[in-house]
Amino acid sequence: MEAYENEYTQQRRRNLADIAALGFPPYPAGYDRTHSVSEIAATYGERSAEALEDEAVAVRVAGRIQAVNVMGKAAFIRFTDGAATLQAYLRKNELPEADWLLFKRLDLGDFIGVAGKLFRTKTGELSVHAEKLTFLSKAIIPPPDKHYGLQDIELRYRRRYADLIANRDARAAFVKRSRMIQAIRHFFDARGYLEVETPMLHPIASGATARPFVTRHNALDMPLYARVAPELYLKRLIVGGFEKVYEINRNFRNEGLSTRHNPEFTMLEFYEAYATYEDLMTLTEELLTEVVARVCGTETIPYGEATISFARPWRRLTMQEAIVTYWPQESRPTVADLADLAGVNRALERLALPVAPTAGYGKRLGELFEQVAEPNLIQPTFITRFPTELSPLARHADDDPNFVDRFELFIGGLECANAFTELNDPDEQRRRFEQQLAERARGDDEAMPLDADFIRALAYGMPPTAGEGIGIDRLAMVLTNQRSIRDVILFPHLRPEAPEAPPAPAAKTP
RNA sequence: GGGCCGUUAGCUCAGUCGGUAGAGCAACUGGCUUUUAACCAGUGGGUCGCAGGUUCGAGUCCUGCACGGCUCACCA
Repeated sequence: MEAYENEYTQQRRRNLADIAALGFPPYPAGYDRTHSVSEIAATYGERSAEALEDEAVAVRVAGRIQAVNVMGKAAFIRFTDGAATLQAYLRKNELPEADWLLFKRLDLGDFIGVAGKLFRTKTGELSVHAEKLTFLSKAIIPPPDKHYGLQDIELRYRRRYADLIANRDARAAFVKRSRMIQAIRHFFDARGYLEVETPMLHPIASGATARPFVTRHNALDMPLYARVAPELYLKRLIVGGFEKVYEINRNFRNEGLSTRHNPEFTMLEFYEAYATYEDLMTLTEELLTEVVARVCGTETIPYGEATISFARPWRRLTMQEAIVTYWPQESRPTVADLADLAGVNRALERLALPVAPTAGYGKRLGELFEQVAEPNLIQPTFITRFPTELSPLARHADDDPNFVDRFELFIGGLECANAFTELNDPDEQRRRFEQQLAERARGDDEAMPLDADFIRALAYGMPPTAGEGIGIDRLAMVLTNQRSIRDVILFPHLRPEAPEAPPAPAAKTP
């Protein structure tokens, strides 16, 4: 017996057996609908009672039963297609006898088909006057509470199906996420970008500084890594002559979970030949204002306690300016103070922030930025002028090789995008990889491995290019006003459920 | 991995000072032919996350474990 069996499931199984005994197939194939519930609501939702009576609209519609009101020899059944609801009105003396008996054996959560004519009740609600009921499927397990939904956060993630049945908000967030991705595709397609798919299994886990998931290819007898980033493959395509490409797909990083991190997450990456990171700031403003307008219908959206405005232009700060701006206490440093290692160390000391002794100027500046500024970047803000040490794939700034032409976009305190003018000098790229290898040798397991074929690709010649990655999940968090990434990922990663206790020795299965 | 918090009926939640386990919804029985979280009357339903300990007595106190949430660390 299944672990979920109890008095409720047993009662429902008896009802199912009774339904079959009445001659209704217990799990029939298909149902010939004339409309979905949503289509009926959209088409006839405003139609007057008189108009409905004149038209005598006959429909066949199906859905999951949400609520039942029985009044002796008449009843209302509220059912849903997931998006909209409709009620059926039943009278015992107007239905085939078997259909009324079927009705008596229905449970909340079951699927039914209803054939009848649309009308309005005396309280004005659009309804189907049922002439024929069809049994479509049984819910053996009762649905969550019909008023309070499914509140248990663990069950909402583990049994997303139950969450989606019970909680309209959950469903709405995922619909919004889907529309967001649709709007992104529309934006890039309209600009002549080519959507591509690059490998998810990589022989080398490069393109981002992150610990990979490792697997094994049996036939080739070699390790493979679930990709941490598609970057190096997409740039190979720029070398190959596609001038504008984008990919929306999963990345995998073998790191901690949090409200902002899931081991697999969805990334949009796009690359455009002849563009610079500054062009991409403009493009990102255009992209997100268009997406927000299409998905939310406004330029301003709520996020937690804040209200986020996507009105352009968005603020732009260098990393150093952001640290100065959000310095939390007395003795605020100046941008000039943060120009060298000694100044950054003084700032770290003032805030009593610990850093790894091996960290150089760039990592220390980045740490300072993360602690001081990042949580405060609620309105869309571009942070520019990243240290080269943190950016092994980005082109150095023309005025200072210690910095690169890079920005990150923060919204709601979340890092939502990362972009730079690409390093396309193969010799410089090799030196950058070798620096990373040296850091790895010093014990930094976050350093990025060298990809020799990628360097060879650059040697074939890559045009000046800029590229960007946008975290789809985090963007979905902002647009749906969710504070946890698990609320915008349908099946977020959780530990496995504890195995069920073994059955009692006396219990015999027939 | 650390800290704090949580786990009670199918679901949502109470449970006081350690003294017989509660409610609403759901379910079951009966009534009701236009209800709106329908209503009326009645009934059944518990491994209080798991395992120990303290105690005459543990849902309640203590310890360990599991799972989850928040957070820190790690990490974009």
